[in-house]
Amino acid sequence: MSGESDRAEKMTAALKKAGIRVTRQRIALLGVLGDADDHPDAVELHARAKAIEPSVSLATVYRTLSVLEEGGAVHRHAFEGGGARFETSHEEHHDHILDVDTGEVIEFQSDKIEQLQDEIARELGYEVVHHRLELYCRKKP
Amino acid sequence: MSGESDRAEKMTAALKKAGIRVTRQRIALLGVLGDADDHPDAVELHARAKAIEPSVSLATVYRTLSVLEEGGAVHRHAFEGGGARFETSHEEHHDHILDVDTGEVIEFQSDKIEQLQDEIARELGYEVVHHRLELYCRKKP
DNA sequence: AATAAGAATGATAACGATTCGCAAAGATAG
DNA sequence: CTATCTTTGCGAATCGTTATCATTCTTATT
Repeated sequence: MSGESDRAEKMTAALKKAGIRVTRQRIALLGVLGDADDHPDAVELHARAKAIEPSVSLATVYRTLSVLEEGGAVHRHAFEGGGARFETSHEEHHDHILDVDTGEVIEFQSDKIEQLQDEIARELGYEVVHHRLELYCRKKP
Repeated sequence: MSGESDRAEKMTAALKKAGIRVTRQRIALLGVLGDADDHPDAVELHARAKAIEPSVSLATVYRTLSVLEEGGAVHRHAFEGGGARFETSHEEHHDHILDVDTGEVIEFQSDKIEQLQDEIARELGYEVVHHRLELYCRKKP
């Protein structure tokens, strides 16, 4: 039915393999996550999941998202204003541009910036564990 | 008494000039902010200010910080985990390294990275309003 | 299929950080 | 000094998120 659910199936398989139970609610959420190409928050994910499986509670959405995050299957982003937003982790690392007017999220990737970050940290005697780079932007006229 | 309070005096003058009332509580908080060379959160600032002027409430700390932020006198940072942390805005823009073990904050500045950010945004039809760059790091052995 | 054991669930209470509402106190201009 | 209008402290309210707990489900084993 849902066009994109290869990802959902892969995630389901991964759950099973990790000894984590595959429930009706989790299947619904995984389907929703797999189909999402935006960066929805927990409430939005709850709404979408409930459309598939009405018995999904918000608490379970949060719980499952935490489980998936720990397993590396989703990433949680704490952008400015409002709550956390989520995305399924696709292969390449990337950072985000946020349209301050629309709230839209655009992904980008810059090896050069990553390199500079490592360099800066190294010079100060640190190594980067992870980083956060967000460009709050406005569309040019 | 307090070694660094040039900044506090300047801020006080700025308040007066902007038609904002200079109260006992605000003087205390400005003193604390002027002397701070770390990045304290609201609760910590409240504790420090109360040592000078016991009548400072946490609500007023938050209110005053918001006023000062609007006026550009302090910057608010929402680092990962816990609440917002504040610093008096000194001239040069900078980003932050956070020691994930100690919570310590180190400032750094990279024109090259800033330039790359602008470039990336421009190429996508955006202009950067403001950005957030945080390197969560660990001390190298 | 039936079962037992443990994990996951929904509902709701609790939480931490921050803001709000309001009556009382205080700062400033005249 | 006084009137005006801001700022204050207190506590309640808010928002996003997590914890509690009795009940329901999954799953591995018969």
